Amino acid sequence: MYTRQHDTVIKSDKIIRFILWVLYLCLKIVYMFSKACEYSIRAAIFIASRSMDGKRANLKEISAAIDSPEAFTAKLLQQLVREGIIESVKGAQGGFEVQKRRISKIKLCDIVNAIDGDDIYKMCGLGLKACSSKNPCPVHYKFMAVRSSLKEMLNDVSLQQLSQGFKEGKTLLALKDIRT
Amino acid sequence: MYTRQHDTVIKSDKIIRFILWVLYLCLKIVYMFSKACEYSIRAAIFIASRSMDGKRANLKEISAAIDSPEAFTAKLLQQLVREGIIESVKGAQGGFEVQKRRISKIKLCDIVNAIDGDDIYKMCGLGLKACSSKNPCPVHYKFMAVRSSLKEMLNDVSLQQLSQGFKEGKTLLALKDIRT
DNA sequence: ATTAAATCGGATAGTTTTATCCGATTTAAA
DNA sequence: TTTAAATCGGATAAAACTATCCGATTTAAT
Repeated sequence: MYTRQHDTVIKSDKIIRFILWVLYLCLKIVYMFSKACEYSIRAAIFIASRSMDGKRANLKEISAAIDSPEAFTAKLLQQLVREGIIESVKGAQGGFEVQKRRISKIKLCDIVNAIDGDDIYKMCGLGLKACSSKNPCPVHYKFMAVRSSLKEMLNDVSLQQLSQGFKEGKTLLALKDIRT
Repeated sequence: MYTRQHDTVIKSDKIIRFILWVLYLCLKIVYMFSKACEYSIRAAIFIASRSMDGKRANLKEISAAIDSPEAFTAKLLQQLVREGIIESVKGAQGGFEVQKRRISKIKLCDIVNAIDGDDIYKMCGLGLKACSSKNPCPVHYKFMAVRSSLKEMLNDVSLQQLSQGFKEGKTLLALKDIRT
């Protein structure tokens, strides 16, 4: 019944929240994602991890798990649905899910693009065209290095990789005090 | 007199604006600086380049050169003054300047920290402490690479390096059409 | 001394981002 | 069929960021 399902969620909640938090900090370092984008990434990871167990996640579970405002998260999930990243099922026992076979195909950059748009990539091409070949600015190559590793990372990292972090959760949980 | 000084500014204005724009695009790629931070970086570069010629830059010149709103820029400059990045001289013939000997010592990260704060660095240490040694998350090393190259870049690049871009300005100017 | 050119700082307005509310619709289960 | 659990979407509120205004103060030059 619902209660049992609910208990399961609560049990893994702490682990999930901590891992998501660590991930969130890691992300924070390399790129100032918007709040919207942060929530979206965390939500997608949570949904994917549920989907890997063949379960749907509903709005309340999601925003509780990733510690985000419910109504705002709802909007973001709607957008992810519209962009085809996740799917929604209306009505009782409904919720959000990701098709299992797609979990490994969805990359971080897909989520970022869906929510924050792809301005970064557009500007990227333009900017480099101007300052790369003929007239590199003094720091051109350093910027190049940073940018390419960021792009590579966003393109490489899949939802599956991120969701898989849950499996090693227990060991990480020991460090939770740092958070507070 | 003032007119001659003004003419000089106008002459180098186009070059400066273009270089600043290219730089701005490069920066945009790796880190979403706030507008405040972008203006600050560009302003600092402009002021430094003037100081290298032993001249002060006043608010009007600065915001004209870097294409930023005057009043808003004034606030940012005040903050840079408070943080000790640049100095201000009140009254007629006053303006902003950077001590020559300091130009090479001021790094990009100093400006970023002064305006956007140093949350990135704080979180950095914390985040890595939690997810590096014992329990690396699946993407830990990729994040590490991105983060360290970004940090290195911000720490290495000095105002002097950026201001020096002006010397090669003429060749870069030819590409200006891309901007519009 | 007076005047004009500057920065300084407080108050305020505009815009975007973040967040909430609520009624409409859909759906599974009793 | 009715009810409760969900998502959906439009409207709106709150907060943060961006931008402007204006009077006060400082200073160089006349």
